[in-house]
Amino acid sequence: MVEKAAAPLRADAERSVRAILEAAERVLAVDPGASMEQIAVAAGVARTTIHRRFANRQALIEALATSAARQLAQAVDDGRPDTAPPLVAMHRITANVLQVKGAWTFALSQGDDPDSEAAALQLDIARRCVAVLARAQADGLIDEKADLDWVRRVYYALIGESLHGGDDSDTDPDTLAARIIDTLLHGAGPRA
Amino acid sequence: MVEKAAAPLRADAERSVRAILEAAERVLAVDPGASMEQIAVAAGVARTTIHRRFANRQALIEALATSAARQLAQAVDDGRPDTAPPLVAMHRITANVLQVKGAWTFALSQGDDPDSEAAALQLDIARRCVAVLARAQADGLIDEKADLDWVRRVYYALIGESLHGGDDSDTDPDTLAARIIDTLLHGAGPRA
DNA sequence: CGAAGATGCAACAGCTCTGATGCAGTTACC
DNA sequence: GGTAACTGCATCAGAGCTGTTGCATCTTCG
Repeated sequence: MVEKAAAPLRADAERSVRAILEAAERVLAVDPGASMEQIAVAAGVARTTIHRRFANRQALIEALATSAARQLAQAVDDGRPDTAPPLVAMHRITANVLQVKGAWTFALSQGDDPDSEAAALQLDIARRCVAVLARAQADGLIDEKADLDWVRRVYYALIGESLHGGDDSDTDPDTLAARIIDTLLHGAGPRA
Repeated sequence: MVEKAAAPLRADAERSVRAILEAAERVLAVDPGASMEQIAVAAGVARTTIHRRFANRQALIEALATSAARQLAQAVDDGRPDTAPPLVAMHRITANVLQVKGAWTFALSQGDDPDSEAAALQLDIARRCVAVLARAQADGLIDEKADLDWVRRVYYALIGESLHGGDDSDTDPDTLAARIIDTLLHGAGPRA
């Protein structure tokens, strides 16, 4: 209801919505059970304002997930997954995704409702991800016998792990992306 | 207070505690914000009984995390990480850990309080994990230049991903463990 | 068997969160 | 500049969860 944008929001209202979504991400990432009040304070907004824009807590979270998924899809697109050479695409996409996922940890950790827009986006992203991997496979970068869906899952896991970032002094997306792809393709074993 | 076992619990009481912990895992895995009442029902116990054994919700969760961490440590020990050949140890440990982590998803996903017993156990487990990797490295299974802490994190991530189990028709721990170790050591790239 | 321990049940007070409403003041937009 | 939208604030009722207590009953264990 809220997202359908049947009636275009006024400029200040749109600003509020953005502030609320960003605050929700910040607050819920720390405490997933945080109250609407806490989110409101973090957003510099009255609690009632949140309720005016989002009927439920769930509606808010759904909007949050959708917003983040859209940005994630954009991050993938920006890497030119269909045209750039596979290795280049993978590197760029990884670096982009790392930034988005880092900024929307909570939003992207929500198990999306199967028939939500967020879920559809995630599915499409996975599809394009596998497509890139298939191109890499065609180029001989990935073993021809490899199960691409498993490779994709490993790829996701490596990204997730990189974000937890232990005592990584190195948080440069490009550096992290390089390590992810290197690990994905070669593992930890000895180099030839 | 509850865990110190200063006063050994009566047999029926201990049974209750186990039932509560197992129910808590089951219920909280589905809904981390579930109420004590829901847990009590799932445990076949009155809510007041839970409060008699665990002062807080937090105390319950802490006990849950500690219990699971102990089982995890046991799973590692059972793989003879210090004596068995590295590859054998890794495989056995992985298979064992998969089972424990699968059964205690929620408990082991809690970010443990830094000075809790659970945290100490997790730290010890990580230490022993790196030790096994170091032995594998000495055997030439892992590149000599590899950052073992990163390798350990990748290993953890692969285990976690394997548990999410997409449409894996194959849920046999040994099969999954084999894939994990293969991926960890060789990645997805073409084989020699 | 008997005492100590454990449990279920019912009831209670206290707290927090939710969602809604009315109103007065401000802000954006035509 | 005026209207419509937006917001903050105060307030409200309702709901749910928590943690505790008292008491009667059942179970364990010596």
